[in-house]
Amino acid sequence: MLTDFRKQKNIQRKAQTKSRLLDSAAAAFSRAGFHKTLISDIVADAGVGQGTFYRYFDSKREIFEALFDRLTTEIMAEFTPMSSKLPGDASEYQKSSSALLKRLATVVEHNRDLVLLFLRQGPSIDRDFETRMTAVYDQIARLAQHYLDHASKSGFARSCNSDLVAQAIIGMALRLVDLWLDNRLPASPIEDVIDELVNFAFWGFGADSVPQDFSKGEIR
Amino acid sequence: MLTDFRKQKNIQRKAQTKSRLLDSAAAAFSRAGFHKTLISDIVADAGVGQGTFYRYFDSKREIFEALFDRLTTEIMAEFTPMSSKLPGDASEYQKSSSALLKRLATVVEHNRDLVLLFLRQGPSIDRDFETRMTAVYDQIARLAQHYLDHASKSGFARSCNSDLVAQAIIGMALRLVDLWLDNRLPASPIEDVIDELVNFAFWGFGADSVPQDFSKGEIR
Amino acid sequence: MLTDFRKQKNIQRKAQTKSRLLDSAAAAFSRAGFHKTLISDIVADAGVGQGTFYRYFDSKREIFEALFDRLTTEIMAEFTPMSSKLPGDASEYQKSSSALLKRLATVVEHNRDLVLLFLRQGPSIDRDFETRMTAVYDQIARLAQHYLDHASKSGFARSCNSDLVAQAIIGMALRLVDLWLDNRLPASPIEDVIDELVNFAFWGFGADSVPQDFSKGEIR
Amino acid sequence: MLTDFRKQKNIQRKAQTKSRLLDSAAAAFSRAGFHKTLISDIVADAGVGQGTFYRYFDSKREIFEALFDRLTTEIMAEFTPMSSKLPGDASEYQKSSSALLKRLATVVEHNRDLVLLFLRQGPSIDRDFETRMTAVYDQIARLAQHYLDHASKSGFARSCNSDLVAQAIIGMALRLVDLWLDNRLPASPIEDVIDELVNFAFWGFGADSVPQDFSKGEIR
DNA sequence: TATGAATGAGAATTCATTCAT
DNA sequence: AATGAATGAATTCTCATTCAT
Repeated sequence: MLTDFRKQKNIQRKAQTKSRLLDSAAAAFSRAGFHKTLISDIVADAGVGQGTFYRYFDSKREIFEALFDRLTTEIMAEFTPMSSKLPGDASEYQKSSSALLKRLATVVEHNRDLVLLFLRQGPSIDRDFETRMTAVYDQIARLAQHYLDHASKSGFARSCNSDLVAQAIIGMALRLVDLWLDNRLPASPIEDVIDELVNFAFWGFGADSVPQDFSKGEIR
Repeated sequence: MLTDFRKQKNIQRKAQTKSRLLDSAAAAFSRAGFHKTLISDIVADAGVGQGTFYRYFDSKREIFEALFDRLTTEIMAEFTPMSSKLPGDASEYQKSSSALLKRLATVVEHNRDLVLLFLRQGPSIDRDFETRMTAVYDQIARLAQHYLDHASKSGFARSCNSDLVAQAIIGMALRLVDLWLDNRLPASPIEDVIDELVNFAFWGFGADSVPQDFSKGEIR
Repeated sequence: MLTDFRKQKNIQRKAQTKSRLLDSAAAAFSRAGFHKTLISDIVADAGVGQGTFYRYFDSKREIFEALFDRLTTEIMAEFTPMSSKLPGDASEYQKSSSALLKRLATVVEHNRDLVLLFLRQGPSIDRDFETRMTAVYDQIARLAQHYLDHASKSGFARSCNSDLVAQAIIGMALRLVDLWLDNRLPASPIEDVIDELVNFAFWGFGADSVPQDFSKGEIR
Repeated sequence: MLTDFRKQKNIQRKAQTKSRLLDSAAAAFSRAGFHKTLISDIVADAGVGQGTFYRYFDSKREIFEALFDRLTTEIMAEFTPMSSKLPGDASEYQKSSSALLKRLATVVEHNRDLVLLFLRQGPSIDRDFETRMTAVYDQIARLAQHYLDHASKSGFARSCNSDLVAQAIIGMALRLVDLWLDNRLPASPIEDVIDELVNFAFWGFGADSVPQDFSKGEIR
């Protein structure tokens, strides 16, 4: 019979081991990619035995998914404040978009390696994982679309094919995140990049100019 | 010594075998992905022996690259007309952008499976292949940026951080191609989708409206 | 963490597995030769899985070398007593030569299969292995030469080109070992053969007769 | 119908092709060894098609044997003069031995690569080839033994176990040939080496000195 | 519960040989 | 007769997963 204290300790240690495995897996996958990462790499880095891995995860595939879940949960959490209050005018709209993106950028930056990992390796695992990623993108796209529709209905955005535009925006974001994390973006602070892109999304590049109120990125 | 006739025949036969292998590889990769595709799948589909594969390609990796080269050559060819004449005003600009995208769409549609294949599996092969894809994207991005700068200087586009915007546009395009080829786009003809996106890129979604001249997709 | 007892057990088990693999490899190589022996032959004989082999050896080549090292170590050990005391006269010289050869013969007989294996297959593996064998022969040749020079200087052997003669003696020995192990030698006990050869090396076949003191093999 | 002239030409060309293949095979085998030599190496060097090889030889193994036969024929030919007249006294004996060895050395030198090839790779081909080599060595050993016995009976050699001694002599010879062709022998002319060895075989190294008449190698 | 030795199904690759032309 | 493209059986090696301790 274990004392409660013992049990507690055990549970703690198990959680720690699991988390160490996840971290090691993240590092290994990022370094070598999913396919070239060996379970032996992960356990060596985590400092546990080969068999121990399988006490925590059923397969290599599963730990990959666990990392994905951990990341998406964190990312999706950033969208919650967004739904609470819809913006009342164009300026507010742009401000809150920018704010959301900056919050997302923080999360992304914190998870730099994982984000790149899933961006690049995710779609190659198998159909099933592809579907899971699709689901996440779609969820975000639906939020964006909802926002766009709200703006149109409220009259501070032209009416457009909002699902297309929402997806286009996601495409923009994904591409720039990729470049950013790969250090292939001009050295300007990421906040400026975000402002530039929000402007682009709002006014295109064909507009005579960006309306005065929005031209400066004093938003935050 | 072989007669010239024989030599000719041999060259033909070899070209045919090689092309059969490429086609089978494309099919197999698209079906199962790079990592799950076996050389034996490819040769079985091509109807040749296992060893024959290695007379033409050194490895699975190499035939994947050969397919990539075949595709990129075809795609990049569509950009040539673009460089010949720069548009003189905003309307011309939009028209020629749209025309280019439609031509690209045709190529992409013809190579549906391959495009999806590289979009999804390409970045997961290895660092080296990643770099090759990067190079292609960058080349396109530079063309786009060149166009944007021209428009700015000519006064029919607002000045913007053209390299960012160029990359953003590529992101949009990649995302929509992905959805399109995956049949996840609303059923409207791809031409309409392109017009919608060109409008978005030119005017954003925040504009009061799209200027009259550009509103309709009578562009070719 | 494993208990010390566990660790001990593991080390034992591993040593056992490794040694089983070595024995099976020796048997297989002797039966079929290096090139025709398959890893699968070895593991089947050892009663372990195919993968187990690769936990212990990197390649067929490596286990072959391991066997070689095991054997040469054992053989070279027989030379140690030799260096301790140099013979003082011709009779002593002949006696100690004979004694050494008889000790070597015992080792060789115990490793009958391995000796034949390396004698015949060793030089065909590759340049590198050839070099390793050369090194062993040279080491022995140098010892022999040292002995010859000592005898010359001490006046109980005629002066001769001692490196040539040393190599010639090694050649004699190798050839007779080969025949012996192949059962192609007249049935006389190996001790008699050795005495005969020592006589031949000392007195040639041209001498009128072998001096009285050496004619009988009462040497031990 | 081919004219006789045509037929003649054809036969010539075929002989030439076969001989080119043999030469190329000799070169390739010597360079890379039997097992690592590819038929494609041979035909590339010979300048004929892959299939052509099999019009002249049934297998890789067969061309190896053909080379062996070519060589042994040439070597064995040197022994013929030996049988014609047996030496009448010790001096004559030593002279004719030395002469034979020098003639053999010439043949060996001419076929340097082939000799080394068979010395090293021969025994690793398979049991069958081993047997063929054994047969050749035995044939030579029997000749040597016959000579020894003659010397004993004639009273100018001590009686000895002539088959053992004959084999020992062959061992000496093989070892020194190996070293010689591998350039690992002291730089002295091969003739001197031979004389040294003949002396050793006749008088051993234990004799007080080599009898006057034999001490100088003015033999030839 | 943790371990790490063992596993074996698979996968890539090679190359002597065949065979259609 | 000569060719060289095609072959596929044979072999090595890998590594996620299992399992005895």
